[in-house]
Amino acid sequence: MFTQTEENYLKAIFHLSEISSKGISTNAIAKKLATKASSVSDMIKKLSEKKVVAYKKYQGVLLTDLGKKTASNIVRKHRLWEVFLVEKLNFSWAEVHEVAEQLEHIKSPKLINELDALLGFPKQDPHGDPIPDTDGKYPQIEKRLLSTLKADEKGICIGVQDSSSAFLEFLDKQNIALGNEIKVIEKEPFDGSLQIEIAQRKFSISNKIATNLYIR
Amino acid sequence: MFTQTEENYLKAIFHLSEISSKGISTNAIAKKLATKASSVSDMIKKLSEKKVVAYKKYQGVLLTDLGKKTASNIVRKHRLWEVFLVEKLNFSWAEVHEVAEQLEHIKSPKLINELDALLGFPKQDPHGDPIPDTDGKYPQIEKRLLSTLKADEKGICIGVQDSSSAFLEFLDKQNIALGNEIKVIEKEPFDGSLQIEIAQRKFSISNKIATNLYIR
DNA sequence: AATTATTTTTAGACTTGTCTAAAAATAATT
DNA sequence: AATTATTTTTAGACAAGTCTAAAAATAATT
Repeated sequence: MFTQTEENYLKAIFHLSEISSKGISTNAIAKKLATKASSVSDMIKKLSEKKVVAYKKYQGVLLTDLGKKTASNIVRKHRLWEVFLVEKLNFSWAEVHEVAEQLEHIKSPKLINELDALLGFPKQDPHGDPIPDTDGKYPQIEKRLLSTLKADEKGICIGVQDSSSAFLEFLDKQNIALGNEIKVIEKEPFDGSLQIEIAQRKFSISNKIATNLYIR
Repeated sequence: MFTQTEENYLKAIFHLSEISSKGISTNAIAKKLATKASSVSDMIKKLSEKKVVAYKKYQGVLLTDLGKKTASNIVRKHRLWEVFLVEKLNFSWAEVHEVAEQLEHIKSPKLINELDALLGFPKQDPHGDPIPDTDGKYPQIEKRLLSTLKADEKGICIGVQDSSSAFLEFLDKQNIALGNEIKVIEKEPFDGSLQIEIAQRKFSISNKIATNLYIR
């Protein structure tokens, strides 16, 4: 079994691995977890003894198969709880993360399986990120950025690239939510901004917004 | 804010206070939490500094108003989660406790208020124990033991006196569940055992069982 | 009331996870 | 290739919570 702290390290390494796929540096982990490199060094040793990371001094770490399985299970729990909070408890996009960070550490296989069933076995969380299955497999959904649409094309909003609460709160304020059908009316070549229509509402969004919204 | 450990101590003192109402002894707390008296002494000092218990050396502890409020809030969370697990996630009586012990420490007022609403503002947990409201008030339900019924009287099963998993599993096995209407057919004066009827099923239970089942 | 038994507290040590500061290794630069 | 800069690791210290063993206080017994 793993402590909450160990689980947080595993999750951080897991997410960093999705980007780089090379050995994850001590500094990168420290930055992600808002801690110091020395603390990371200490913890890496522990995780290495527990066979969840492969580690050679000064070479960064990689998750072992066991580590990947453990980490993706935490991610699975995190994302299922996020769905629960949004679907059943009226949480907004911006509010879910902090609470899911706590809930993901609850230990009970039955709990998470029953939750999965209660939610109808969802494949994505409220930000559009895929929910790993029990074996840690990702059913990766093909998604594109809103900015890749041409005039008169439309798509369903399924997630965000940038999941900072600043951005999520902006979306809430603009009444842009998961599942909305978004139609591009016009593209402005000058600044890349878009005229869009959501539920009969027509308005304009900047290129920055359009390159951070995923649609399908 | 309180750590999980501090919360567990508060809850233990809270429950012990329901019985004795005198100063709670170090030893009693140690026994309840399966730890050593010396550890309890240390923690009591911390809790005393945080103004949640009133403490004089060698005199045992009592919860302050702040302590009572904090503790009953933990109990509220524990019992609401128990209802959730049974009602929404198909947990049995015997399975809920361990998971609720973890869930009760999640910090999020919105979470618990929304959960309360999702469950329809229940007043009792699956064992028949009352759920404190936000102010820590107990709406105490009048309940009697099954053993106090006379022949031909009936009641609705609302909880248990003994909530050990041995007893709860026994009830599961006998198909005795919360909400069941129980009718007493006959009382055996010799050993206090009861002939009862639940949902057209007639069978006999010992006096020991009858003195551990609450009905209304 | 004096002695014995029990409970409670203190003192010192250990573990987990963190930190600062300094040393060692690697990477970058001239 | 030598020097400088950066990253990583080690060493030692600290806080939270626990423990054992011993001391102090309270309770029980004769």
